Amino acid sequence: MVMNMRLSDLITERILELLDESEESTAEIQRNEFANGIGCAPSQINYVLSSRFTPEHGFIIESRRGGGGYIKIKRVVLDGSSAIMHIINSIGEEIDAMSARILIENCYQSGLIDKTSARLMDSAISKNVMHSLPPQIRNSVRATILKEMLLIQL
Amino acid sequence: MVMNMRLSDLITERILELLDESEESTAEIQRNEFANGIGCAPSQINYVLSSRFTPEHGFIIESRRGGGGYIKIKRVVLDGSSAIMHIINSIGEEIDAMSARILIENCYQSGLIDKTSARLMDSAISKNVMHSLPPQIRNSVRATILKEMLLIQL
DNA sequence: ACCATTTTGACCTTTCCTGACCTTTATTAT
DNA sequence: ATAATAAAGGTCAGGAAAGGTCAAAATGGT
Repeated sequence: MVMNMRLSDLITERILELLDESEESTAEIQRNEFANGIGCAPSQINYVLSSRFTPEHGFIIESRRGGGGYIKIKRVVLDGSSAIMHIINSIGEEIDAMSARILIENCYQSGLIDKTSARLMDSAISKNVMHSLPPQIRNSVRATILKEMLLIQL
Repeated sequence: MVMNMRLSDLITERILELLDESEESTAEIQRNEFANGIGCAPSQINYVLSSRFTPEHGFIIESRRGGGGYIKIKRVVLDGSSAIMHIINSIGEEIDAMSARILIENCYQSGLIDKTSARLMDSAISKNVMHSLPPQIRNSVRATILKEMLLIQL
């Protein structure tokens, strides 16, 4: 238990503690100081954040460089059974143009997203945009864009 | 309250206060006096102005040297379609990540787009998406996506 | 032994802040 | 009027203080 506690686990634990203590479910840290308190390389913090505090895991990261910089970790309440989450999961690694259009339309019709959002999604994956990409990666880029855009609707 | 308040933040705050107090959305300061009141080097004021009160951020600066000199900061309120058209034109064929972020933020701050739209735009050109593209075409794809998304807000 | 995860370190980019020096404008002395 | 001086604001280079990235080495599980 304590024996195979990796650094990553410790870091994760500390961050979760901070989040639990916080009224607003927000932890703000200074990377170097935090890493120092734990005794690890600063970049290790980035590793943990990018592997365990992703939007898919229900967190939003915001940071700033330079003097007085910081890293903010926000926990967003996400309902694992929410419709949007299901849809995101159903997209997978690739999606073709037609399926995407239908998916967006369905989201709109079922009231999951409003009209403006639907139109924005359409334009983000419009022909104009896709045309500027190598054909081989279109389906995967479309999937990535769509998933990113759906994520914030949670 | 706020733990690590940078000088830049303090200066920004003071200027915004002045702008809010003003009927004309115009703040007029004297650089040395203002810097003195805050306790920083006078040139720090220029730094803040040129990094946070640019036209891209929605402000216009006007100043005069010599005896009785001053610096005037005006907040410009963009209006409607023509503003968006202007912004679209200003994007051109390519745009880097930071300029894009600032542009979106400015559109939101000036009321041209709502918060959800701003967040959707951010996610459509997020790191996750850009990372799935060949580096050489990122700036142009970002420009295309952004312009497409802005177009529908007309 | 192999594969995925973890961990580190070297190097990069962004942001902040100051101080020395420069330019412009107004005022004052001759 | 003109020249000198004072009173602003402007610029720029440099250093310091953050956080970001990436690839290679270490580790751990099966």
